[in-house]
Parts: sequence; structure tokens; C-alpha cells
Amino acid sequence: MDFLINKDKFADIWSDKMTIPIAAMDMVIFTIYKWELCIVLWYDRERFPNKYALPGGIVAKWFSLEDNFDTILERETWIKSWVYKEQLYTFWNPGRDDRWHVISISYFSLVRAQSFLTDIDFSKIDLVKYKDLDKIETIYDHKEIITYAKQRLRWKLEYTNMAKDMLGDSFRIAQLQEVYEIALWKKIDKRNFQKKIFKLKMIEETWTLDKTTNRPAKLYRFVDTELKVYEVI
Amino acid sequence: MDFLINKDKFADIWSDKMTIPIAAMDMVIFTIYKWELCIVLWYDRERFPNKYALPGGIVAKWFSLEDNFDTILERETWIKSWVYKEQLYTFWNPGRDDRWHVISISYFSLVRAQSFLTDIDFSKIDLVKYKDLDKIETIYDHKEIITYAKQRLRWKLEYTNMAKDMLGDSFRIAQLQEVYEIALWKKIDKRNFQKKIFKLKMIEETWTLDKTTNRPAKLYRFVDTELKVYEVI
DNA sequence: ACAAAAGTGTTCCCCTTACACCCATGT
DNA sequence: ACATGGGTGTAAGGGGAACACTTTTGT
Repeated sequence: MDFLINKDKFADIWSDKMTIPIAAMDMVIFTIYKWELCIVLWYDRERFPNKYALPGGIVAKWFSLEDNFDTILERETWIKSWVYKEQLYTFWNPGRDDRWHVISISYFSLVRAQSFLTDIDFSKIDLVKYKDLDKIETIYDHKEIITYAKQRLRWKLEYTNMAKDMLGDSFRIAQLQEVYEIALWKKIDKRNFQKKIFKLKMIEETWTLDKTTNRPAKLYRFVDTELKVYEVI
Repeated sequence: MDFLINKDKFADIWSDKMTIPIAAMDMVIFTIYKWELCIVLWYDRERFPNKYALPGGIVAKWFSLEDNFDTILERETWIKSWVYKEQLYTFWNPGRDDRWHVISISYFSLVRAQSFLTDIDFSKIDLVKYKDLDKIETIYDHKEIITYAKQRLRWKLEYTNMAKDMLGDSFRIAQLQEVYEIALWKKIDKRNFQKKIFKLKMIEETWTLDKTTNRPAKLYRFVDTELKVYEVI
């Protein structure tokens, strides 16, 4: 866990005499990059060869979990743009070292690729395709956390307008459908998809056309800027 | 937060020099008592007059969150029987005192009334009806945590066979329906309810009769002892 | 006999799903 | 002209919701 933090700053908490576990935070950051679902992962080729880790760090006293998230996010990844974030689960995270007991408060996050590619520090961070997850190694239980986050992503797409945080301001309806097909990992009938999206009043026309496709396509935007839950029961 | 724990045992963590927040655990324990949905709440008439608190305590190092739960549950409430438990949310829990920053890992729990009434220490614990929640005061943000837990209860009843952990081994189908009506706070048509429950194969006949009602009623049991999620999508 | 709770089917509507052809533009 | 992706409607089936009367027992 020593990579998480500047040890000098928190020297006392690493003492054997510490009687309580240490609260840390790990963040699973999803993004769509080149129409592939990707995760933003941290690496250190020297200390953890061939292993990835979730960006994260020790939670600082007196700051809310959300403020901690923003601070750690920028420190670890250099991402400064707004990201969607929600708390995922708190894992009891034993690690390897028997001197430290770290509890990991994990967060689920979405970032638009176009808004962070300029910020990100690629000497420490990789974009890993979700479908390559079983080809990589992670430290500790981070792969389990990622799998858990993927379930949340799926649920949120099925029941909310969360896709707005993975797309730009306007988009073709086929692009929206592609987000769903990527994240839910299945083909969707485009007529039924449109009917469903329109019935929910999730998106509306912008009355402009995307001329980059063969036949120009209508561009849409999300009706709501806030996260909206569509009741199923 | 001093009521959470024997301070002497963890003397060092209350120091001003402590640089990290303290991880604690709070548990929202639901039960059905006399066919009312109730919450198991802690009180101390001298230190917090007219206020209730969720049972909880500081998380001990080296023990998993679930082990901590069991220990704290027995210490705070004397409940020794098996209870259903699942993690709910981790709240940043400022409290009142500016020397301590406590993070509350909250748990959602169900206990069968008949199995804990013999254990419980009613000098420290009350059963509070959920519908009286707005009539009572709690310390800190515990009311918010309870409201959050109630949403989880609702969701779990709608999508799983979790009701098995609120009823005895056998029950009349009207009793099962009553659990749903109490927790979802609405009337349900009994014919439609039966059709739904049977189609899911959630319960089965025991081939015995309950003779305590006017017309004897069939007794049922749950088919699965494990928590089962009934897919909605 | 009457009160109290158990038990039991049908209809309608809406939502989901499956499915195929024409259209507008670029090359 | 042809390739590419955009745009559109209908029919069938399944699931949920609304709804009332008869049965069995205790008093």
C-alpha cells in the first residue's frame, strides 16, 4: 500500500502501535475510448512489474469522501475535469503486509474521454479495455472491485440516464445505442431501442444534423442534466 | 462518538495528533414485531436524553467487516442469533466534536423477532416502529442512514426472497403478503400476489395446516435457504 | 346464523420482442 | 451504380393489474 501516499506525511499511522485500520479510497474509472469500454488504471513498472492498480490513496481527515475523491483523482491521474462519481462498496482490503490493515472505500466513476485526454499523465496511467481485464494482473483485490463496478455500470445504464456522462453534448442515436451495446455486451434491436428511449423522454432532437456519416443523421441531446432514475416497478 | 467504545482501549486514536479519520460501523437492524416494521435502536437516557442511536462501534484492526459486525452486534444489543446482514453505505460522519472525524460504514440487517427477544438487553435497546421514525430524534445523521436502509429493504423485498429472514420456518401466505404490505407500505391484491410468488417458485407447501385462523390455512416454507435474486430484466 | 379469513380465474391492456425494407448521401 | 449507415411500423405474445364470489371454520 505504500504507493498510495507519501509515507512521511502520515508517518504515525504506519506504526505497529496503530490500533485501528486505515481508511483508503480506490476508484474504478470507466470511459469510452475509441468506442471501447476502458478502465483508467495506475501502474508502476518498477515496483509492481506487470501489475495494475486502481487509482487511490489514504483518506485525509476533515475532508468529505467526495472532496477526498477529487483530490486523489487529480493527484493520481491529473484528471481535472468534472467526472461522475458514486460510492460503490467498502472492502476489507487485507493487502499483503501484516503491519497494515487498509479498508478500501471504493468509488465508481465515469469520465468522458474527450475531456480528460489532455489532462491525463500517461507515464503513470493506462487505459485498459474492459474486455482485456482477464489478461491483466492487478494488485490485491482490485480485479474483484472492478468486476463489482461493472455490475453497477450495467445497472445504472439499464435504469437511469447515466449514459449522458459517457457521451458529448450531442450525439447520433446510433452512438447512444453503441454505448449500451458496449457496456451491456449484447446486440440491441435499433427500432426497439429508439422506442424505449423516446418513451422515457430520455433524449430530444437538437435539430441539427451530423454530416460525417453517409446519410446525414439527426443529433440528439439528453433532456435532463441531472441523474434520473426510471422506475421499473 | 464516545459512547461507541471503551475509550481506554483505543486511547491513542483520540489524540489530536491522529492524522486519519476513524472507521466506525453503524447497523440498521429491521425486524417485524407484532406485525409492525421496527428498528432496533440504542439509547442512553443520561447522556443523550430523548435521542436514539444506531448500534455501532469502532472497527477493530485485523478483523473483517463482517466479523466486526458480529462482535459489535453482540456487545451492543446482546443479540446472538444469526442475522441477515449486508453492507449499506459508508457515510462521512462529522459528528459534533471537532477533534474526531469518524467514518461510518453502515450495515443493513434483518433479525427475526422470535429469535432475539430472549437475547436482547432492553435496558439499552428499544424497538422503534418505522412509522414513528419522524417522531423520534437520533444523534448525528443516523436518521438519514435509516431512511437509506429502508430503501434497500424495499428493493430487496421486490427483487429477492429476502423475506425469508423476517419470517419463521412456516407461515401462511397471508402473513408473507403482510410483510410486503408493511414494508412497501401499500395494499397488494392477494390473488395477484399469490400468482407472482408461485410463478417465481419462491415458496412451497408444507402440507400442514394452521388451525389458529377461522378457516384453517395452508402453511408454506421458502424453497431456497440462500438469498436468491429474481431477475427483472 | 353470522362473522372472519381462506381460497380461487378471467379479462384487458400495455409493454416487450421479433422482424425487413426504403432512404439519403459519399465515393 | 453501389456501398454505407439512417430511418421507420406492425403483429404476436407475455406479464401485470383490476376485479368478486364461494368455502370453511369458530362463535
